[in-house]
Amino acid sequence: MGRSGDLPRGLVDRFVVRDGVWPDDTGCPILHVDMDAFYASVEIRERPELKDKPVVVGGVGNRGVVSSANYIARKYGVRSAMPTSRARRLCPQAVYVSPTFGLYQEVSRGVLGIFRDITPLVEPLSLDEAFLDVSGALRRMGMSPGRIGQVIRDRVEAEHGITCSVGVAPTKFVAKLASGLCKPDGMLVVPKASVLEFLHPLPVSALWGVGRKTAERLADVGLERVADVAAAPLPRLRRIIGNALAEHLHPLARGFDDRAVEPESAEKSVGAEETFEVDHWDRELLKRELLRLSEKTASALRGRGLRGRTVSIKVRFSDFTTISRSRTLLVPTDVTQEIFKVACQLLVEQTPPGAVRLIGVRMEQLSQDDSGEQLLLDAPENGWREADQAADRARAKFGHAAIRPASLLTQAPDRSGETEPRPDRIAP
DNA sequence: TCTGGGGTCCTCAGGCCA
DNA sequence: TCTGTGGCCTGAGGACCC
Repeated sequence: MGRSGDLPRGLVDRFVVRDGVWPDDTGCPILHVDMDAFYASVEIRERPELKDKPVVVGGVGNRGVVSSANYIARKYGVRSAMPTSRARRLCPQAVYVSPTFGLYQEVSRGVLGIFRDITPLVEPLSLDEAFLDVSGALRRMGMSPGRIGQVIRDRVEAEHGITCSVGVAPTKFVAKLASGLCKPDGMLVVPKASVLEFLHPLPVSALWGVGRKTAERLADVGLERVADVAAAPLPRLRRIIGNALAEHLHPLARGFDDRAVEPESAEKSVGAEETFEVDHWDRELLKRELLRLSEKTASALRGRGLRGRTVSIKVRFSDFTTISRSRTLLVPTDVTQEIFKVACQLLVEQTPPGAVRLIGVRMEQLSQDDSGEQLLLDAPENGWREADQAADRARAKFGHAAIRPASLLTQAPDRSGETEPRPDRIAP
């Protein structure tokens, strides 16, 4: 995954580890490990008959997008984030598979276990990639960083039947770029003394934080390579792309990145959203969907021992314009009914009418659920929290479909048709 | 081409308050 | 009492990441 797969390989070819020839990896304690076409590789592992076929994992509905495509499918131009409808036109013979996230999570846990055998300093970025700081492991294992990278690659393939690519570098940013440039099933070492030689010929889109819009803005003023950004005076960069982004990109372009590998990071928000198969005007139907998403969000909060103070809804209309509306509560909550009530108010009072293609609920300003916390005497939960906790226990025992709000029982969670909803009660 | 779902971070505007 | 200013918070929107 990631964008560095689209960068020009020829510029960095000499850093790729090949035929036992290793660049100097002293002073390169940071590894970035990235699974190759992760979801597609796991699906192929489960169904070996797919091995020599193009395989595309993603939403298979008429509004789905590609989450992952194996390298055979990529030869036809299929890329992640591409609408599935377009992928089908480019590669009609591919096998299209809906994602099975539970399975990917399981494989991901196993792979992270391998990393943690080597060093406790593991920072997962997503299910399929992580940073490792192997400074401490060097002496214990009696190996160089590159050799440790090779051990990881061998173990991941032997124990999980999928391949990964490893970037080895002095900093996180360069290691991440490196792993993307040696895919699939490769390893790339950027010696400490060669960081600028590696970075500077690359296009600005190689920089972490430069997407399409920022790349366009930089190109408008003639900054097209990483070297151009490195050479630009910081005040000029600030005027072009804003203070924060300039101060982030300028050091990266000059090879400076002192961010440590951080094993722990607190979540900032939790939410859920849904794109309908067809657009909907019906407010009652939208409220029903808000109830379902509120329940999903509240359940995720409770599962992580968190509460949120700000309820935010997101509405995307048929022309793709997207609005968000939010309200901050006096007391943080993880109660479905409280989140749903505010989400409904935001929809009814602050959202203009129109055909809606996506609706979402998100909780922000998260804090730890301290059960000893003194709630306000007039806190409005009125026993809903106990009902939610009982429902969580039932779901843990009997599965997620066992307990659902009463208004969602009349029909399956609807993403396409008109309904007659009553989203005002939760089943006891 | 026609755009998912889960997130993070930044900018800007406006209200409140000292 | 009125006005100006700056800090802080909230809310909205956008860009970006995987």
